Amino acid sequence: MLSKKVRVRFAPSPTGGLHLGGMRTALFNYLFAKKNNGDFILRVEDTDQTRYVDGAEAYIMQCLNWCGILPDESPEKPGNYAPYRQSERKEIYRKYAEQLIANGQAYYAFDTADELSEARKKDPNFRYGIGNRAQLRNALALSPTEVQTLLNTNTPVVIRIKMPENETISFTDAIRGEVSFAANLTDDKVLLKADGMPTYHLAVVVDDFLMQITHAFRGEEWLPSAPVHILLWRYLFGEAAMPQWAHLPLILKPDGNGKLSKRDGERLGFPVFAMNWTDPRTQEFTAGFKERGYLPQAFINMLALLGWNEGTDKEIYSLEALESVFSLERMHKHGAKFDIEKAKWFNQEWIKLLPAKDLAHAVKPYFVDAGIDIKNEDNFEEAIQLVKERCTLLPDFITQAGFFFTAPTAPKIDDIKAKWSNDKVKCFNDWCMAIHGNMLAADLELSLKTIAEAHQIKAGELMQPLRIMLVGDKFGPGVFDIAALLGIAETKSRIEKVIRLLQ
RNA sequence: AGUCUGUUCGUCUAAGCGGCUUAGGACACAGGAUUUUCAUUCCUGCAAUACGGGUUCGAAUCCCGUACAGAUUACCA
Repeated sequence: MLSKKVRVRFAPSPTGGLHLGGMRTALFNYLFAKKNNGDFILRVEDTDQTRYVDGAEAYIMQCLNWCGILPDESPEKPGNYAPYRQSERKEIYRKYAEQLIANGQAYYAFDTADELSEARKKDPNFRYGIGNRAQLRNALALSPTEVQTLLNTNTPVVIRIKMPENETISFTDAIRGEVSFAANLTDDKVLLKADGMPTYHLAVVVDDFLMQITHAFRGEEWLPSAPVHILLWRYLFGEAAMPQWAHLPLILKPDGNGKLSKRDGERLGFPVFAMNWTDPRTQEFTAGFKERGYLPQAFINMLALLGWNEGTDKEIYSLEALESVFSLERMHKHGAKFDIEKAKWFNQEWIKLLPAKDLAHAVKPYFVDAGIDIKNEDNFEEAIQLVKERCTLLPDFITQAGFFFTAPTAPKIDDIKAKWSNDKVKCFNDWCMAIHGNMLAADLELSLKTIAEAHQIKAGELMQPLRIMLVGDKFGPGVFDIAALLGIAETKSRIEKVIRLLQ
């Protein structure tokens, strides 16, 4: 028996930056598709012209790119179901809305936005539906001739779904199991707006059908409008053709309650978007994980384990590993609070895991931005290797390894001043004479220890000063490893400089 | 306010169908060891089945109620 090929879609609106939650939805879609040898489709839901933001679509693509979650079909890479932007599919939807009208499952409504917002102001619980639709300005309340006149005179009109009375609508969610709603408690949602664009409700259903989507993942916030979508499937294409729904748990604020928002990131000082985003209209800037120095591997790993778990103690997964073990059955039902500390931990783990060569590639741009010129790639990789265990975020490499490439401008000599002595000066002078280019870190260490002994100074007394000379501060890898990598000439020059400063 | 969904350490979570758990792991936090620096690493500690009723020989696991939390109630998605 031939089962239908799995097809899933990630369907963002190009209204701004891509939020953690959106990114995770994309990831789960992608993983599900890969696990089941299916297709992963990117569909741009740009039916709200007032909220459309220039550049947002390209930005979303960049985020997916960064994470290595590439769609099989997208606006830029159309498959057999083009176009992939809903604004370009505008003409498709009207036909279905009119079909619903012809079947008595939807109706024209002429109430203006002002009238409705007035009604909502008067009654906060106002809903456009079974209880009051006969009193409003629509085809259910007006006579056919009145309706025809309004239509003929180009009065602004929308098409609303007619929710049935006394009916329970239920469906099986892949994550939550059976969920049911009383139809008469759901509004008669607008399906086609006055500008001729469909609302989300009509567009998802029509496009999921036309694009042969088999599994539809979206955030839990969509659960309350599910009955509208179920009904549209029943009316238009039959529930048998409906994709398997899966409502993903939300990502919550770390403190307090509620969905994680862009504001929380600003408030608590961590990124919420995948990549940096500047709103072209307001110039408002929101930080992204990428630029803050997170590796895509870590970002994805962290996201995957927010609401999903294989059922073992394993926590570190590559994208490939996730592709083979991901399953909807292991999704959680409840929301998860976001924890930036855990995110940092994932990054640290991935830094330790990646070979220096890969890290060097990822870290290089930060050095360039900081104005540090890397001339020798081999040295750079070695430096990265030497310091990687002390870095959590990528910019940490600048503080941890920057001194390899630019001599410290203000070495902290105050820390060694008190115990500085002429004997120590002699030790360092002797050492500078003794060392040469063929010496490894161990040779350098032996050499200094021998000289210290000759001057009756404890070798330990020279370590801190040497560190300050080479690094400028009290941190970093073993001093002799540093000296070896810096090279003899540079090591000597830094020693001499500090000796002069201490005179 | 209505509707829907959820509820295991501070946080993320494990314990597929009730017994194999003194409820396990990770993050965080606190001690300690190692590192003649810092970080890493390694030990140790810490801390939870929301509450109340059932069902059962036995419940974190099943049922009911309560509480709490979240989502949603736009010609936004």
